[in-house]
Formats: sequence, C-alpha cells, structure tokens
Amino acid sequence: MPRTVLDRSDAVLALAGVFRRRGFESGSLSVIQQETGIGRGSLYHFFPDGKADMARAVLAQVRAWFDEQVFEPLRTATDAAQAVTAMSRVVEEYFASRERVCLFAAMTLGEEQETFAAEVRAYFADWVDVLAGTLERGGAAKPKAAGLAVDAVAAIQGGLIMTRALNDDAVFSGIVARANERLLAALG
Amino acid sequence: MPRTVLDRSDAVLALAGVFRRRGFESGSLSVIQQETGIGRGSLYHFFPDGKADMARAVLAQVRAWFDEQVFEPLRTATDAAQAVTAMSRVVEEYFASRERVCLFAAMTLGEEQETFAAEVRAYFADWVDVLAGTLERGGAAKPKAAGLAVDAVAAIQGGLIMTRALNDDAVFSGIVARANERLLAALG
DNA sequence: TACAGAGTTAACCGATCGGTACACTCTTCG
DNA sequence: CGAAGAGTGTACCGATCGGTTAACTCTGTA
Repeated sequence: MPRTVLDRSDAVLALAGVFRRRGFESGSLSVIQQETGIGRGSLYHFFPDGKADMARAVLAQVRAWFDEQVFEPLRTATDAAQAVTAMSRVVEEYFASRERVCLFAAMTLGEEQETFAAEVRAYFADWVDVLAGTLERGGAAKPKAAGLAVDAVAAIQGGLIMTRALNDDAVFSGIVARANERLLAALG
Repeated sequence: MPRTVLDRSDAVLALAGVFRRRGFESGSLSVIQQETGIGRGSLYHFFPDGKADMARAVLAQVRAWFDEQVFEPLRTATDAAQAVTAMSRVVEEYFASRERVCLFAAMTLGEEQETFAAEVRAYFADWVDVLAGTLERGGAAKPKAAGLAVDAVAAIQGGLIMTRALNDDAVFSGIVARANERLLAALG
C-alpha cells in the first residue's frame, strides 16, 4: 500500500470541507477519516490537541484567506466603490464554492461557542471595521459608515442562511448584489 | 420523591432551551435530562421516535408561534407601515429572550440539514412571501417587494449571527431598526 | 374500590465517541 | 550505510452516545 504523504495544509483543507458539510460537533473522527482518507494517526500527528486543534487550524486558514483576499484589498483601496464591489464578487465566489457555509458563523452556535469566541469576534469586528474605513475614505457620512458596514456583513451572513434554507444559489447572489448597491449609494 | 407531572408542551419548551444553548447534535440525552430535569423515560414517553421527534416538535412550536405572532398579523394588516414596524419589534423581543438563536437557521447546518429541509424551507419562504405581500399592499413597487422581503429576513438572520459573534445585543437592535427603515422607505 | 392509562424512574444495551499507543514505512542527511 | 524523525495504519481504551425495558406511582373515572 503506497504511502500518501501530505502536509498539514492538505489536512486543514480536507477538514474544512468536512466541518462545512457536517458541522464541527457531528464531524466525528470516524467520518473525518472516512471522507478525507486521513487516518487517526496522521490527524493526531498534525493536530496533537485533537478536534479543538483541528477547528483552530481550519479557522486560522479561513481567517488568513480573508485577510489576504478581502480585508487587505479593502484597506489599501484607492477607489472605494470599486473595492466594495470587488469584495462582493470575491465573497460570493468564495461561499459559492464552499457549500455556502461560513465556519465562523457556525462557531457562534452550540457548545464550542465559548472556545472560539475571541477568534470569531475578531473576524467579524475586523471585517466591519475595515469595510467601514473604506466607506469613510470613499466619502460616506462618518456616523453612517459603521452601520452600513455592519448591515453589509449581516446581509452576507443572513444571505448564506437564506440561500441554504431555500436551497437556491440565486438568493445569495441577489442579497449580495442589493447589499452592494446600498453601499455604493452611500458613497454618493 | 414527589412526582412532577408535566405535559408535552412543557417538555417542548424545555427542549427548545437546550437546543438553543447547546445545538441539536450536542444536546445529548444526558444533558437534556440534566438541564431540564426530565428523565429519559418521560422524554421517550412524549417523543417515541427519539431526538428527531423532539426536534420536530420544537420546530413545530416555533413555527406555530411565528404563524400566530408574526405571519398572521402581517397577512391581515390594513396599515402596512405599522405592521412592518410591529414585526420588527416582536421579532426583536422574541430573539432577545431566546438566546439570540433561530432554531430554523441552526437547522440549515450540519447533518440534520436534510431531515428538516422541508420545514425550514417553508418557514423562510412563508415569512418572505407574507412580508412581500404586505409590502405590495402597502404600495411598494411590485417587482421590488420580493427582494425587499428577502433582504429584511436575511438582515434579521445575519443580525443574530453578528450579535452573537460580537456578544452585543445592541448590534441586533441596530440592524433590525435599519432594516425596518428600509422597508418603510419602500412604502413611500 | 378497582383498574386503565399517563407519567416516571433507573438499570441496562450495543454502537460510537474522542483520544492513545505503538509498530511501521518512508525520506533525509550525516 | 544507518540513525532520526516525519508521516501512517490499526488495534485499542474508557466514556458517553441514543435508545430500550420493565417496574413503578400517580390520577381519573365508574
């Protein structure tokens, strides 16, 4: 039997898929092993502290992706309208190819809530802050920017719920498109 | 030891609390027994088909509450603006007193997703439909009403996620208030 | 007073849970 | 070559899972 050598990041990607499909609690070691082909030995080699370690690594990977693909472009944008629209496009593509599930949002439910409360709070707070900053630089009325940013992120998260509930990808697209319009309108 | 006689609806209420706090999967029979004081025997007396039966009953109870307190008032409203604002107030109170968790939204995640897909879809589709109908009767532009309604329900659901993530009740209040404003604006 | 049935208790079941132990196969590098 | 160590497979652990059973205590009714 050939030994398939993988590294930690391969495992993180595979774990993310399982957690998105089955949830963190019900993604048991057995189904992880079965769906990813990664044995218990490898799992505990990469994640010595077990499931909590796996969840932490997956969350960190998602966070890094958003830092790079969403937050940093917003931070460094010179054209706010273009940056906001780019965010909408990137976010829509991201969730469309990832089971329409936000792992950070999933972590606000259930027992593990407290375990990752700090990471979850930071993810959403940073997203809101960086978006509000872009809006302000784009000319949005200062006191309005924060509310607009919270509403936009909430629209995205609520959109994921609605699109899963109604099992219709177009629902998410519509919600994101209209949220984007509201942001652009505030940029005058 | 005195026998504490309860009926099914007492059990449903207690179960709803557990599922909101711990999630459906991790709300094990042992913790249900511990947190509600209802023994296994009673549980299986009221819900012969086990946990799935319990979840079904809890979902039905929530659905009935929304039918009565949210959907029906919207359906029979003569003043659309007042009805929409009443919905915002009632929904905000409901979730504030229920751990800021929507059980139907929680059911769009994890394994049990498919088990309750029909109920979940009906809940959200009916909410959107009845709200869109109220907006139309209130004078909202016909093609816009559906989008406005979807956006409002998504804002509420996303608001719950954000308020849990940021652990700040004011976040939910703000999101609901601004969503309400957008609906009122569409009624001209 | 007797008895049917709702509600309850606690011991118990096999299955599965997250986690551990350890032998094993490779690759790397002296 | 040969040791070190990264990566892997598998048997196994105690704990807990959802669910079952059967004996029990009440309440309502006639």
